[in-house]
Amino acid sequence: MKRATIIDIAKALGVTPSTVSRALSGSVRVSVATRKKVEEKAEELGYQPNVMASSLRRGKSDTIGMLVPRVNRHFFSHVISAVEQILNPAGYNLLICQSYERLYNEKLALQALLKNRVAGIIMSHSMETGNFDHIKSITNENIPLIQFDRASATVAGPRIINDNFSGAYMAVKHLIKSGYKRIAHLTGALSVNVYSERYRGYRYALEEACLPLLEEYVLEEAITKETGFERTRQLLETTETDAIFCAGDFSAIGAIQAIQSLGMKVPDDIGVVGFANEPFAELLTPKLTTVEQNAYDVGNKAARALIKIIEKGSLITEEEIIPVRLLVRESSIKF
Amino acid sequence: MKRATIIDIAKALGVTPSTVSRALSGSVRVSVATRKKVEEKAEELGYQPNVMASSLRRGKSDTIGMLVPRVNRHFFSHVISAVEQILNPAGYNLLICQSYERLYNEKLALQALLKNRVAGIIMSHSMETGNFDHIKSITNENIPLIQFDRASATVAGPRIINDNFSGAYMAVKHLIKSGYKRIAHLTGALSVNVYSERYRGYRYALEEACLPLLEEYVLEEAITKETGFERTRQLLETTETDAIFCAGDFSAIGAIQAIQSLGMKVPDDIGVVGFANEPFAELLTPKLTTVEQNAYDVGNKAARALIKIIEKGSLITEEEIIPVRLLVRESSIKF
DNA sequence: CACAAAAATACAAACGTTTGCACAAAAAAC
DNA sequence: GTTTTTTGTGCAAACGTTTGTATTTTTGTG
Repeated sequence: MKRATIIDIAKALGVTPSTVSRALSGSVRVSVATRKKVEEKAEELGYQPNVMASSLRRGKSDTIGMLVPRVNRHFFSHVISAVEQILNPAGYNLLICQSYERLYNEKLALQALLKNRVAGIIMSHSMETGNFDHIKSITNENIPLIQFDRASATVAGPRIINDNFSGAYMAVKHLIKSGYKRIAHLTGALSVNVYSERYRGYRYALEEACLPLLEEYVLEEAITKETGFERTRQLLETTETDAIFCAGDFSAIGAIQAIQSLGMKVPDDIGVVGFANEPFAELLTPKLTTVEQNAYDVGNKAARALIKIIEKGSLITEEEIIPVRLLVRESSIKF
Repeated sequence: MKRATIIDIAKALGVTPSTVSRALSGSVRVSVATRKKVEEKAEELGYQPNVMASSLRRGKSDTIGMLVPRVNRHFFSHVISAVEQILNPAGYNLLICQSYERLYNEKLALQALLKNRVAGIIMSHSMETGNFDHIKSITNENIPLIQFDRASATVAGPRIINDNFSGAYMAVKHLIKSGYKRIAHLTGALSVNVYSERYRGYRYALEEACLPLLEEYVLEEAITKETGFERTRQLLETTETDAIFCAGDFSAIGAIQAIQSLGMKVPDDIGVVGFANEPFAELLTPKLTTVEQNAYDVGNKAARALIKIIEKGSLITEEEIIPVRLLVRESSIKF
C-alpha cells in the first residue's frame, strides 16, 4: 500500500510522467482535457507530491530554517508566529531549531539547516555568540540569511532589530522627568547588541539631563528574576539609587520584589521601568512601566525580507529598525 | 561554486560514491584507511550530506511534523521546546505548523506535513476540531501520530494528556474546603476534551460534597480575559456566586478584575481558581491559585513515544495521563 | 604456491520529480 | 495541397543518495 506517485497517475491514464508533472504544475504546454483528467486521477488516488524528489530535482527546497535561542520565550514565540503567518501562505514551511543560548548548539543547528538545504534562514543569536565566523558557512553556500533582534553588523544581509536605543532612552528620560535622579541600570551581557544598545540609550538620557554616569549603578548579568532580585538588594544596600531601569521585565520583577522586601515602595521610594512588555507587566502591582517591542512586526518584516531575497534576488535594506513604544504605567510615577 | 557531494569526494579519492557513502555512514564493509581518507576529504570540501537525496532514496525522512494551535502560547511553546530537546539529539528535525485554532488550517497543515513525508506527527487539535476524519489521511499513510493535550480517542495512537479531571476536581474540592459553597465555572467549548474533562471534575467535586449543580453557574465561551470579565459581571449580577473555578488563567484574570470592579474582594468575598499556571499567575494580586500543567513532561513523553513507534515499531500505551498539581495561593483562601 | 575464504570495493539500479529536446499531430498560412 | 507554425506529448537524463549484487583484492590455510 504505497503512496501514489505521478507515475501511478501516468500509468492509469496512459500518458507519461512528464505530462502529469506538467499538468499538475500548471504548465501551459498541456491540454485542458488531460489536465482535468490528471487532476481527477490525482484526487482519486490521494496523490501528494513528494517534496523531497521535487526539491532534489529542482536543487532547492521550500523549507525555511528558523533558529532562535528558545521558542518558549514570549518575544521569540511571537516572532515565530508572525514569520509562519507570512511564510506559510507563500508556500514555505518552517524548520525550527533552538540554541538554548549556547554557541555550540547554534553551530549544530546551522549545520542541520544546511543539511536540509533550507531555502533561507531567519535567526537570532545566542547570548554566547560573540564571534560570527560560523555564519560564514551559511553565506558561503549562498543561503539567504536574515538576522533579527540579536544581530551583528559583521554578518552580511538584512537585520531586523528593535529600536533598543530609543526604547531605553525614552524609558530613562521618562524616569528623569518623573523626578528620579539616581537611576541604576540592570542589564545582560553587554557583548550582545540588544543590551549594549539599551545601555547606550540609558547613558544618552543621563548625559542629556546632565546627570552623572556612575559605574556602580550599572550591573551586568541581571536579566532573570533571581539575579534582578539579588543585584537590586545589593544596589539598595550600597548606594542611594532612587530608580532602576531594567533591560528586561523579568529582572524588573526581581527588582520590585527586592525593593518591597526591604520595606520600600514602588514607585514612591524607587521607580522601576522594564523592557519587553511581557504579558505579566500590566498585571503586576504596581503595574510595570515598560518598553513594548513589536514582535509581530519583527517577524513580519523578517519573513518578507527573506521571501524578497529568495524570489527576487538580493535586496537593498541592510538594517531595519522596528520602533518600540514606552508604556507608562504605575511603577515609574511618583505621586 | 556548487556544494560538494559524495561524488566529488569519490572522484578526488579515486573510489566510487558507494564506498564514500558506506564510509560516511559507518558501514563495516569499508577499510579503516579509506574511511579516514574519506572523512578527511569530506571535511576539506566542507561536505554536508543532502538529506533530500538521502530521504528520497531511503523512503523516509528524519523530519517530525508538529502541529499546534499557536506557538505563542505558554503551554504549547513549552511543549515544543521539550519535544525539540528530545528529538534533536536523536537526529530529528522539527517542522512546525500552526492551526490558529481553525479546522481549515489544521487540514492544510496536515497536507503540508504529508507532502514533506515527515517521519511522524505530534499534534494538538484546534478548538474547532470536532470531527476527526481528516486525520485518516495520516493514519492511512501509516505515519505515526501522537496527540497531546487536545486529543480524541476516536483517533488511533498514543495520547499524552494532562489530568484535567483531577486538576479540576482538586481545584473545586479545595474551594469547597475553603468554605465556598456556590461555585461557578467559566469554561471553553465543551466539545473540546480538555474543557469537558475539567467540567467533569468540577461536577464530581460538587456531587461529592453534596452541593447542587446549577445550570446558571456554568458558563461556556469564557476563556479570554475579556470574556472572563463579561461573564463574571453577568454572573455576579444575576446569581449569588461566592467562588469561581475558571478553566484557564486568562479568564481568571478577567474574573478577578470583574469582581474588583464591582467593589468586591478576592478572596474574601469571592474565591477564584484558575487553570494552567501561566507565568503571571503568581504575580497577580492576589496571587492566583491555579492548576499547574507539566508542559515539559507532556512534550517529553510525546517525543519519546513517537521515537519508540518510529524506531521500534508500534507500541502499547494508548493514553498517558500526565499528573497536574494544584498550586494553592492567595485567591482562594478566605481569611 | 595454489586455493578458498574473507574483506574491500565497484557496478548499477532505484527513489520521484523536473525539464530540455525531440517529435508527432493538428491548425494555420500560403 | 503543400508548407509552416502551433500545440500537445514523449523520451531520457539528471538531482545525490543508498544498497543488493558482482567483482576484485587481500588474507589465511594447507
